[in-house]
Amino acid sequence: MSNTKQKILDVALNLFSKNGFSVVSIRDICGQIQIKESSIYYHFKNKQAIFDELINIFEKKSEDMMKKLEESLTLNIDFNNNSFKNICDIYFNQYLMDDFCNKILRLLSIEQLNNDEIQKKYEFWLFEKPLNFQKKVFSKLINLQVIKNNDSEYLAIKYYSPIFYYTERWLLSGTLTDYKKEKFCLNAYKHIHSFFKELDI
Amino acid sequence: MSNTKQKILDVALNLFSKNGFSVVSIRDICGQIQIKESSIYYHFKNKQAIFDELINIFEKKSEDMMKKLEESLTLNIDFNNNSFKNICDIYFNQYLMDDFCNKILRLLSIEQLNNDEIQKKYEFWLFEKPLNFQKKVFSKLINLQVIKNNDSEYLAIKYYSPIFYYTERWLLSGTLTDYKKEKFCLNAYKHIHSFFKELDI
Amino acid sequence: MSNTKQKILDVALNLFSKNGFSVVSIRDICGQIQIKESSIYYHFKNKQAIFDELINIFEKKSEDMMKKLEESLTLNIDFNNNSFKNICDIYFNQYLMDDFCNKILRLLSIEQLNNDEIQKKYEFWLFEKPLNFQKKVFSKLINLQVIKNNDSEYLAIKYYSPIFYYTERWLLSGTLTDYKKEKFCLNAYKHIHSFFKELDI
Amino acid sequence: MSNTKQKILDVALNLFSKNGFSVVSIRDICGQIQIKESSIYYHFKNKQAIFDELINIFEKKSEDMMKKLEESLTLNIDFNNNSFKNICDIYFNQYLMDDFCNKILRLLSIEQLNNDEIQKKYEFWLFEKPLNFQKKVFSKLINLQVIKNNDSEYLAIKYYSPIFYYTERWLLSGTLTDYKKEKFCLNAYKHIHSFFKELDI
DNA sequence: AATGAATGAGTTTTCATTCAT
DNA sequence: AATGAATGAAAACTCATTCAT
Repeated sequence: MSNTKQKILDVALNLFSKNGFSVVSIRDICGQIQIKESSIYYHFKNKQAIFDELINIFEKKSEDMMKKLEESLTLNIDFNNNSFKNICDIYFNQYLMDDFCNKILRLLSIEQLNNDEIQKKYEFWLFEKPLNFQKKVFSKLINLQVIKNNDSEYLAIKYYSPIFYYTERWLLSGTLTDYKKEKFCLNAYKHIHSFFKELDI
Repeated sequence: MSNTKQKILDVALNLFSKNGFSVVSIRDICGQIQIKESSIYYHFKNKQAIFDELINIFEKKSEDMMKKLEESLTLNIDFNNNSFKNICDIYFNQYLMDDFCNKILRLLSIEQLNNDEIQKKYEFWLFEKPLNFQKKVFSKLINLQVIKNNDSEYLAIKYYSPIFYYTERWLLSGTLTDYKKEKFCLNAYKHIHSFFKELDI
Repeated sequence: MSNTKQKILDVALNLFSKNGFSVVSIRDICGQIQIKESSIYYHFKNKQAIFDELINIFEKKSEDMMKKLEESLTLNIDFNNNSFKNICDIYFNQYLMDDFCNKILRLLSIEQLNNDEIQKKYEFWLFEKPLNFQKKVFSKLINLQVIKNNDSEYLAIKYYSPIFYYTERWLLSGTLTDYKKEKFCLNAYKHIHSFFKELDI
Repeated sequence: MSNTKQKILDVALNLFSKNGFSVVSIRDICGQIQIKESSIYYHFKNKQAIFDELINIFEKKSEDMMKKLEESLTLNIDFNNNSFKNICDIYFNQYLMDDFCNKILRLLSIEQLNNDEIQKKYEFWLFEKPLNFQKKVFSKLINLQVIKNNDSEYLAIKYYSPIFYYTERWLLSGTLTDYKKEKFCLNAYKHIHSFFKELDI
């Protein structure tokens, strides 16, 4: 990918994630990378194409990340606190707090409101997929008889919803700062700790 | 408030909550209520004033609702399941699922990303206030010795975060439908039920 | 019709008939009537709407003219040279050489090449309708036994095609000048004269 | 002439003759021959140069054709129906219905309206030259005493104008199809037949 | 209370062209 | 012989707003 094209994607995502797709003008994007407005059309067919490419990159990245998580699930025979920390590290650092993904998630949360296709991706990547993955994790723990409780769905929501709350509160609202990232990690890990203590594994 | 002014507010909120403030044009609003663009300026100083008035109405409504909730907290000496249901009913029906408030919450979730003032209101009404209220509830229950557990903050997050997850998933994403409202209630009340069962009150 | 709207139509037709629809810019039109480009959109939805309105006006005008001609055909019981001159006067002065219609005919001749709908109108108003009308005229003359020859179609083409040639040569090519109008009339009336001499009415 | 250059000319004429010079973009042309826009400037100085070259080729072709016609006029001492058919065949097939010339004639009919130079060529090749040639033909026939009538100009217009009408109607309007070509030939030859029958040669 | 008419600034996009490679 | 990258100028159109009526 050419230098200019990459710059366009970067700047566009930056602006889209703050203001929403329609509000950002080609002028805004070009202004930040010092090219003329007409030049952008050499690299992208139109404004929509920039958006589409960003979403494509995101989905590839997220799918890769999810594959990694699911592999780590099948590989770990003796599931312990460490495996869990590993999973969290990937999910937090390579997804929720990753610069690119974080911005896309913000963008999705704006665009989902009046775009059915985006609404589906938003629903999938923020609600369905993470909850489902946790369900799988707890199913495995139940099968391995690490946990007595056998309602994997209920465990998943109990485990994931505070993380989701902290995600929305600290990672997906306002401007993302290091302070907020710390706040998120602190709260999230505290919750995970308490959760496993209660489960008594 | 004149009929036309009310119509403008209604239609504006409808559109703002779907597309965001900047994307909606005066033309869009006027088109739906069959008045000319210039007429809108008889009722509002400018586009921003429509937005501001909507936010003001919301805050008054929300404060009233919160007062009601907090009163119900001080009045009920013998706190029981019923008091809880009452609180939920108010919070769910007169706030989260109320047509006006629901749309404002959607609007806030868009605008908070690049508007610091709105970001504060969003943070307050979606994260801080509800969590704090729950903390108070549990503090009271602890004081009344209904509950042994004494970490009101932890209880609050355990109680509120699934409701928040369901709120975001079913009430604040995509288009709000009766099906989604039911889905939300079902999940939320199931969670509340399990929560109190576990607490063993 | 407001003054400005009429001016827009006038100037637009002027330019369209010289350069073709697509070549003329909104800027060109507005420049000539001293209004800003954005103002034109108060009077017309878009550029196409200007074109469409012009065509509508033309068709109404042409239909009116044709009705007049056909009435003059049914009214005149004793058909003579004078009736013919009357018909020609209407057709030449109120149609071919009329400022508005002449420009529309030029416009049609450009646009017909890549616009099927316009091609149909062009075909109708320049080829089919006039030839058909002449056929009717000669049919009547045959019925009235003013003419012995009984092939009204052949007579029509013999009568109309030189007029068509002169129309295209003097009225619809280059810039229309008084010199060319005279040239057209001279040639056309000479042809008509010779034609009726040969027919021996 | 290089393959690519020829392709550019072909495609350009195709598009120009449908939409007019200004409407067709370099992008349109290049799109159809799968080269990049910048490549076209290796073969032509600019867009205008493509147009100019097309006109040059046309004039050379037309002059050659006319020379052929005029030769056939001087060679045939005993002028008969056959000589006439020969002339028509050349004029119809190698000119009016020839793919290249037909498209140029369409292009001229668009461009003549706002381009004086083109207007002259249009006037010359569609009105003056053919009429003049016919005048010469009839002058010869008068000299050879094949015809008694001695107004060669009037004979020329009587002979040529129906052909011109059919040319404009069937060959130069809308899209050129085999059906229209047949229609033209049918009508044109019928006219020629009747014309000579009436002349009684 | 509403509107007809206008506008400056801005929107996305297209266009012919250039130039280094 | 062709192209990647860029651009100034212009295209059609939108927008929030103004102001006289």
